[in-house]
Amino acid sequence: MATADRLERLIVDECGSCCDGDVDALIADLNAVCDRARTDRTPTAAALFDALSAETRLDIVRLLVAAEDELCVCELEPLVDVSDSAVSHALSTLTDAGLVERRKEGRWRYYRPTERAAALLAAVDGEADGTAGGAAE
Amino acid sequence: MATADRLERLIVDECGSCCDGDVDALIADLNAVCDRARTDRTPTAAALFDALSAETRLDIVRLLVAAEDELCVCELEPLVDVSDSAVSHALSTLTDAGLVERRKEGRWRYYRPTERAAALLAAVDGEADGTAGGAAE
DNA sequence: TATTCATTTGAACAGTTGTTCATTCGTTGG
DNA sequence: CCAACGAATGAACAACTGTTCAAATGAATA
Repeated sequence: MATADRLERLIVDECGSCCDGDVDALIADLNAVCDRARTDRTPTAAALFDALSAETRLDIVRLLVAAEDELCVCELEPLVDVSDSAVSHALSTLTDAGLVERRKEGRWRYYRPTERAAALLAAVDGEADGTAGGAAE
Repeated sequence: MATADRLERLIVDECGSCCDGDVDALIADLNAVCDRARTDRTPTAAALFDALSAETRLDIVRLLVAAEDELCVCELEPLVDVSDSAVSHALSTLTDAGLVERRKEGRWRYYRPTERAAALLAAVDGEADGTAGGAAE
């Protein structure tokens, strides 16, 4: 396997030599790193990041966090630069991702952000606080 | 404008009536929300979320954080399920986003995560700590 | 029941993205 | 200089995504 050969040359470059078993030891180290890395959480986490990676959706989350009250589609629509259909699509995606919650009242639908959304927003803006409480599953 | 009409009906539904100026007041409130929302930070933040929205890239960041040492492409490649070219592309994207840093040494390139990457990972995993230090603009 | 309304949903389109393959770039050593 | 090597880069392709338009829901009202 080419991978092992390359790892062997890496060890030689780093340590000057490579004894029998050194490659296996490095591979064991790497597997230990992999175990600690919690890659099983990646699908869930990537879905959250993905939901926040579109500017329209991120703007909506920002607006919901900034408003200290729930907002409905018709209040959000004039604040972002897309059609109300696009706002609805965005809110649907955010709801599926667990970043906003919806309340129905008559013909109106009120949206508010979850704590997870606020925590991610704080993290990306570089704020070091921990408004996140003991959130989530 | 249809937007203002809808806002007027919203006020009527919420308060029972809508006096002259109420719509303008609501619009003013919404604009104030928009000001507080820091939407000017959205392009930067969305780029960060976007960089972490692909499973390969997120796995790589996890691995770099879990390793308490720098890793090179040849160490990462066996831990993720793509070609080393894809790993290199992913690292390039992450570097551009400011989520990993690169160190050159001979033929090898060593990568390590930035504090911002660690902070976002902690946030998405639901940890309420603040390893992020006083980072960033 | 029929109409109006706020919102949702589905289809369709252009634009974007993650991957692999092939090539190129720097570096090391003969 | 030449060959070998780790890594980066570009082209190409399939897969995906955000938007709008048009139509459908479900609730209020006449």
